[in-house]
Amino acid sequence: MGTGSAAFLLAQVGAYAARKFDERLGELELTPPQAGLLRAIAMQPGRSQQAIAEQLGTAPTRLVALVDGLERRGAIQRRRNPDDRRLHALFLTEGGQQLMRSIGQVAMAHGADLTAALDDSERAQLQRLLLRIAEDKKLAAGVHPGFGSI
Amino acid sequence: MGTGSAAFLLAQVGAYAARKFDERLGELELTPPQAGLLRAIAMQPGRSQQAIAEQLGTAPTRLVALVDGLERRGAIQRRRNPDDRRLHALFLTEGGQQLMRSIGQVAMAHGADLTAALDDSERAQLQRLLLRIAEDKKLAAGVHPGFGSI
DNA sequence: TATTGTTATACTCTATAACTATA
DNA sequence: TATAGTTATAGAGTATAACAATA
Repeated sequence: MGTGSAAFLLAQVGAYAARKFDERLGELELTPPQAGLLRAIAMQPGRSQQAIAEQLGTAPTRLVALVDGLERRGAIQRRRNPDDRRLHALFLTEGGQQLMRSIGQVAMAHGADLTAALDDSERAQLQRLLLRIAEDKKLAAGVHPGFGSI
Repeated sequence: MGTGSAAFLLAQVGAYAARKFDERLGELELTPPQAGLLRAIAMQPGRSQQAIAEQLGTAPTRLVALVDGLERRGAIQRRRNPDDRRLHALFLTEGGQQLMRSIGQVAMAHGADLTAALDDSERAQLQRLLLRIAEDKKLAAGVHPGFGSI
């Protein structure tokens, strides 16, 4: 296996990054899937639950409970499309946008802590190399692995 | 959040690496926790289930079913310590050692595929940077995140 | 009484399949 | 009949607590 191979380290450090980010999200009383959903809505508001489920690579049924929770909390809204009343378009509320800003701050602090051992040029280099892999593997830009199937 | 921040990309690419490795382990009919346990035993045979659970950062109860499965399969053995018959020392069998070699091959192919977009010097650079982070964060060397708590 | 491992129980998360309402 | 979303059911995985054997 090679204790320190790049792939092994990637899985190891990546899991650590995800876990720590999860912990920090906990301070906002959010789970990674919730944050991923908020982010997906923020990227392109007004889409149906199906469209978002497809982007996130998950089954539409899984969104229901997530949407319920975030709606109860006042972070997002379902709005029925008057032209086709089967569709629920999803939007962030004011509070939801504020929440996204908080997530952004948390992510920033997380990123700084995670790469604290690197200087600026090393951090940029790491980012470049990871981006090359992400593009090669066609990982959807901006879709955090809070959803299992990426 | 910064769509392409180093931390975000790390979680994203790391999750992809873990998932792909999981798929490849499937060819050997192994799960990530099983592979992690085999590896832990291979690193230092003869330890008790408790000692291994502690290294893996998991509850000892979780090992029971894993050890059962791998023992039924003939990959590992429980041996009672005659001096303290409460302890079950764990060892790899011949077949278990062969299985570890297969895992090594699978991991090698996995690593080559994952970093296919990089040349040798870039791969080495990535490895160096990740290792710096792993050391900074005191991630246990050689413990794959098949176990949630790393 | 303390410790190792096991068993039993419950809980979380997710996937799958039926159902409803709209079209 | 087909589609969007919901609800119901079941399954995997894991954590917690009670238990038995040994010290």
